Amino acid sequence: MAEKSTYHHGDLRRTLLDQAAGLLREEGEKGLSMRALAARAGVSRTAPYHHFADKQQLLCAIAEEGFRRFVGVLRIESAALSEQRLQQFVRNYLEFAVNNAEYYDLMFGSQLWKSGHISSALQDEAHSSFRFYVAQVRAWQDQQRISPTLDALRYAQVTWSTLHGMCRLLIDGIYLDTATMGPMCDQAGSMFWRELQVP
Amino acid sequence: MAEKSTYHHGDLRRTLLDQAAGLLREEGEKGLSMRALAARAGVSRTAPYHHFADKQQLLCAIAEEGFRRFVGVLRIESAALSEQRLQQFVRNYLEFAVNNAEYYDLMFGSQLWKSGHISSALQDEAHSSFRFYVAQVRAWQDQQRISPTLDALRYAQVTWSTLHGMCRLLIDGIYLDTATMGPMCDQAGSMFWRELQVP
DNA sequence: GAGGGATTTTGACACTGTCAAGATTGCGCG
DNA sequence: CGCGCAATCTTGACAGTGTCAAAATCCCTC
Repeated sequence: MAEKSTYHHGDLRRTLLDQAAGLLREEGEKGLSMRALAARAGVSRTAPYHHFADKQQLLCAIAEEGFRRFVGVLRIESAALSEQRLQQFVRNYLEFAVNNAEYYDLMFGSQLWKSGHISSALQDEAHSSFRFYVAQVRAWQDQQRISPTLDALRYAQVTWSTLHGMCRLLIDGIYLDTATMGPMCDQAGSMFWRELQVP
Repeated sequence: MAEKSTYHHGDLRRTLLDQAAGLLREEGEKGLSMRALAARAGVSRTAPYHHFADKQQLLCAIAEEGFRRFVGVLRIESAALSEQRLQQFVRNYLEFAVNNAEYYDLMFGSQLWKSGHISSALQDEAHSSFRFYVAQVRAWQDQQRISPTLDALRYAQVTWSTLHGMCRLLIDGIYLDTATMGPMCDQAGSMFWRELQVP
């Protein structure tokens, strides 16, 4: 099944997803064209259209894979929640984004979200990630001595914004660079922690 | 000078910048093509290329105008700095971004920053904005009873990230929406404030 | 008035996403 | 076993994109 004769690829969909991610990583967003992708997969220009309705759907599928890899980054052990643990959490989030920038760009980029043609599967995946995070904050409130007056949703929105903003500025090379990631993560984690300790 | 005969436009550069921003606002990023822009300016396809080397330079010029409008949003009266004032500052930043999303997308978007062909004028404008913000934080430290151990640069990086992250999530319609902007701004401003009060 | 530099146009090229029609194949049902 | 159908892949085509080169047109200065 490895070396197929010619006509039928056998596992084109899988190949397309992998090669597309590779192209994105190596050549950047501009480098990923349907035609280049098809060529790289050793197939003709329009073959991909039998597996994805259009380019947007291809990108949505890649983003979904991104979210699947993303799972695990968000989870924080709430037993013995501490400042250090929060700082580590920030580090994990940023490291994922920086090391998987092709995926992160699709998962949280305007390209898909502002297009209006985002797949509902992707939307579900994204929203459930955020809901998971909010639920986790609520769990902290129950288990730890954390200000019960804190609005978990607002806190989640603002802290996620901080994480997302740092990732964007890092990936795009604006204001932040990876050389100072450590101290920045500590600062962010400290702020997250401090807000939880408010009486 | 208003109604020119035909051939020479007279003020094409200015017209292009305005019409480009209009196109962006009305049709979105996809809607802004050099050809559509030329048509809208009532001129032939390649005329714009005598005022901007290529599309990137056009976008850079628009982004520069964005930064010029942006000036003033960053300034915070440090006399009587307060939690409310910080919250208002957050509100101002977000309102600018949301109300001028076409500009904000260019000013802080990957489109220009990741291209490698960003104009140095734009880069200067952007960096000086950030330096201004950092200097402002340092001024607070001098004038108010604010923790002198706070690293102003780190604080500036993290708070700017929060602002930028909120803007991105708002503009792209991920997780945040404008209906809850008020409480979110308050939450962010409170966190900013609290970090300044650390002994 | 003539010339020159700025400005605009027309023509062309390589590239993009995507549709329609045909070619080729593998699989299920008889 | 074999036949037909559906899935898969290809070729051809079209409109649209950014941008270059050469030609046309204009305005301004001497």
